[in-house]
Amino acid sequence: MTTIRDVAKVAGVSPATVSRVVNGLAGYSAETRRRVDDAIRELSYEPDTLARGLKTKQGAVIGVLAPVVSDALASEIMSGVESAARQRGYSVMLGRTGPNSAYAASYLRTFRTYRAAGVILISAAVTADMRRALGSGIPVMSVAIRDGAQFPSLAIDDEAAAYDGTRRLITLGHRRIGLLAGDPASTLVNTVRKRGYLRAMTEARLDPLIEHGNSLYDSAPPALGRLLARDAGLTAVFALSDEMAAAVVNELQRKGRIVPDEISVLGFDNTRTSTHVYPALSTIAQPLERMGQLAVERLLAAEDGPAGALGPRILAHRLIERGSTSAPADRTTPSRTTSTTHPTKENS
Amino acid sequence: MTTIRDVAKVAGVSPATVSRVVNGLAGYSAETRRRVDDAIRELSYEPDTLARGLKTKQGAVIGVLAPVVSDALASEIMSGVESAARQRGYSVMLGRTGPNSAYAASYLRTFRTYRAAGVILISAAVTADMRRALGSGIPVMSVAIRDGAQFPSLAIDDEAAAYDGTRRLITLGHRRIGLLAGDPASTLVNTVRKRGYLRAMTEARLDPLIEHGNSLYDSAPPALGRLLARDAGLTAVFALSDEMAAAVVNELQRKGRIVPDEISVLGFDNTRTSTHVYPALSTIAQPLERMGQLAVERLLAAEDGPAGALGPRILAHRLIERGSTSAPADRTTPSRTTSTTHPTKENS
DNA sequence: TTGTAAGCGTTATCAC
DNA sequence: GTGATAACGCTTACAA
Repeated sequence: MTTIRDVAKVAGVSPATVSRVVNGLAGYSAETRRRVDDAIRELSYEPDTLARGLKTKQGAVIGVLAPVVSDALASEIMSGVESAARQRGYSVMLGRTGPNSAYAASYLRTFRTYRAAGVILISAAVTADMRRALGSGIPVMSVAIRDGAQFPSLAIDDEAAAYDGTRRLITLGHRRIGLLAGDPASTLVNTVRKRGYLRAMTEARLDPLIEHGNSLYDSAPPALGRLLARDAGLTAVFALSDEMAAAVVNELQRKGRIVPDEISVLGFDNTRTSTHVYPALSTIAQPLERMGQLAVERLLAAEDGPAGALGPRILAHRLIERGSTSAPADRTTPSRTTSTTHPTKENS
Repeated sequence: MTTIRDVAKVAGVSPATVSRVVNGLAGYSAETRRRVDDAIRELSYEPDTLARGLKTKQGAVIGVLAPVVSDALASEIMSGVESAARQRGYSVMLGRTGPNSAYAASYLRTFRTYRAAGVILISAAVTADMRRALGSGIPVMSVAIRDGAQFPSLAIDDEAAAYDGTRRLITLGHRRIGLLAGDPASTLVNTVRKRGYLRAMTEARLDPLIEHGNSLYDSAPPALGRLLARDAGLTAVFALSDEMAAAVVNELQRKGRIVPDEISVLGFDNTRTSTHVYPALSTIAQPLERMGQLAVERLLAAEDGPAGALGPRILAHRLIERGSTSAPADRTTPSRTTSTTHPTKENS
């Protein structure tokens, strides 16, 4: 390993001067600078992050915690985190939250020992436990989750998004719209989205119909079965995750029902999964990659600025219509297959 | 931050003794041990990873580099890496390889400054450039890629796997089998798989038919179009990635062709994507999660043992038959829809 | 069984 | 402008 002393020796200066040059501080002549730069290149010197972090009490890692590492939603956010972090000279350290939050706290303690510059929690709220595990110097931020509470977060307005999705289905002419929600116990965000669905249905004087999965693919077919058992005449299913929506599309097809002609399916999140089925999913888009980038930007800004100044921040969602939704065919409302699709603005 | 000295003071011993207790070394009485443990708990002390790494010249991070962070294949391998690393007290640091290997080398240099215990390269070979960037003390290993070269790697036998997949299609009765390969320039592994396909086809005196995509979803429909343009009577398509295979299934459906009755589709990798389409993909399974775990195990073992002792290592692949493959329907060979499926052992 | 002290590679404070 | 020097928190000879 080549150290700062090696460079100093070759350049004929002191370690302190090399440090100044490396860190872009003032206090040396142009000539000195050139000699140091040359030496650095010659020895291909790279400052030791460990020693630096130890001395400055300021590490160069951003910790990221996700419930499941291989999840599409988390992956896309992490991708944004990675690019923004790298761009600013930080490295990202990855951890899995797992089932209980004790697990998360353990990771947080580890991040602290690295003197992490910040921590990003994907799809998980900041609990008191976690805050404690992290100590006081390190800013945390939740991404893709938010609730009434004032902890730092970055998310879309899930209530409004679910409302808009439901509204769109209603506007298309659907009246019997089933909701396929995630596990209410584990995913906080589902409760909020459910509220949005409920509000839209109530406003339109429509009967809500809800069944629960766990946000993952395999949980959807049985839940869809339950939905259909309760109302065989459903014309639309709103699934609160793309994975479940994809499963619904496939399961419907397996049952010989045409999507969207017989039943429309609306997803949520706009992960890669949404384009991996046929017909491709109409879905509510969250700017996942962007959220990851923004999270590190805000985290890093928080370090300099007032430490606790991070509140919740809402990003815009967007309804993307692909092939899995249309007007219901067997009604008096205009059918998409026969007419051009000008969304009819009728409410009941 | 509570340091080892704080603990020492509370426990009424020296920092050295605390260190011994923390690291499980011998040399203290049971009574001392108890007092130290109590103090540690009381202050919720956690050793500083930075200081420790600096002193011991042995960091606690495993670096992982993937071409694309949000890719399903990489995600599943990373998931295995994470669990194995965590279990052994290591943290994983994530990086994206990006287009050129200069990018990768830069990450490698960063890993070195963390005194990484090892580095895992997903879907990328170890180049001389990279070896150099990493210095000599840190073991590297490629996962899910291998070639004739003797660099350390962990992969299935891609040639044999592609051969087996092709064989299976032939055994089912297919004669006109198109191959949908990835970009030959960027993905080394594709060349090897292509060889396996070619060998099986040649042995069976069948005409090979190959078109190239780039392994991703969007590249598949046009490539499929080209395949079909060259032979409209194709009864099977072997795609060298699940994403492409999924796209083929969906595109075929869009064209009104029934999978597998009219055309069988075989995928590769057995990522989550393979179960996200209907019919679910038959595919060649790589033990992705397991590969990730094994990679860290071998890396960590390599540290202690002889440093360069890591050669290539081959893992078993497995053919998984789901719904996207069957015997061709419009031939004299037994149709799967009418008879029970005993794979007919006929060769041409 | 336990303590003292010397560094690991860096940055920051202070002199010159 | 530049160089000693003292930490940062830890481990590890070496002493006791």
